[in-house]
Amino acid sequence: MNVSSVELDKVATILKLLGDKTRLTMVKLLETNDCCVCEFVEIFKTSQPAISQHVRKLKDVGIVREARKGQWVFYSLNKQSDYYPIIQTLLHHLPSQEYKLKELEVQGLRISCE
Amino acid sequence: MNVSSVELDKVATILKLLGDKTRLTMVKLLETNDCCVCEFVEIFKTSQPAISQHVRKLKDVGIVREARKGQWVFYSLNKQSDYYPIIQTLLHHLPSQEYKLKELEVQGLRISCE
DNA sequence: TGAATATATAAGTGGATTATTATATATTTA
DNA sequence: TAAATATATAATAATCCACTTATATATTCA
Repeated sequence: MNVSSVELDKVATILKLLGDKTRLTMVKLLETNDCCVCEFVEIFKTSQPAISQHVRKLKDVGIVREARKGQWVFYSLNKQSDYYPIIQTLLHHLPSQEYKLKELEVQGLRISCE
Repeated sequence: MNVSSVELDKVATILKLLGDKTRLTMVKLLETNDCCVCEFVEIFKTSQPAISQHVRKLKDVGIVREARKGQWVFYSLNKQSDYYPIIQTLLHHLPSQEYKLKELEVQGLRISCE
């Protein structure tokens, strides 16, 4: 009847977290690209602490993982999360937000660590 | 790349609404059964105004529809909503809540209008 | 029609959420 | 090692949200 079902309370918590335009866009971006905090700051035209607090919430519930790479901290979707399947299907219903990263590239603000 | 995609802002609004245990359970119940307010009051052990306010929010964004049947007002999932596809896939990840209705039946509190 | 039942709405309150400002920590580079 | 850069954390203020209480509206039934 259902896919791998997750406790309803926990799903409600996840949906509340994703029920924020900034965080939902972040997660959609992370679907296809790892990003660092300073990129998010540029993309969302918000303060650095605000971004830091958003990613922290996503990290606290295990939706994203962080990895320091030199001076930057990169965030990525945690594909091992119990919530990954549900998030994945959710994201399929959203339009791509990659144009936001394209804009960064044009401005030379995209961070890459290879 | 995606199913019928809906504007991200609007999805965020929907997810915020569903990011509440009570409303998420309501919608899961409505997936398989129409329900009236007094049933929800019993199920959630909450005040009638609280329930009324929850269903109103769901109605305001078009997720549910209401239909008066005599003294009762029944709510149902609006399958014509732009958000129905995304909600449907979401609900597939949730465990059935029908046992809550079963409990009502046992107590003789289930409302039926046929 | 009046009482009982079901639901909606309005106002108010407490708790949660988000952003800001200020500051701390970590890393790189000169 | 000091300055610059990137990020995190803490405290606070403003806004938002969910519940409660009180009341209004709608329907049924005696």
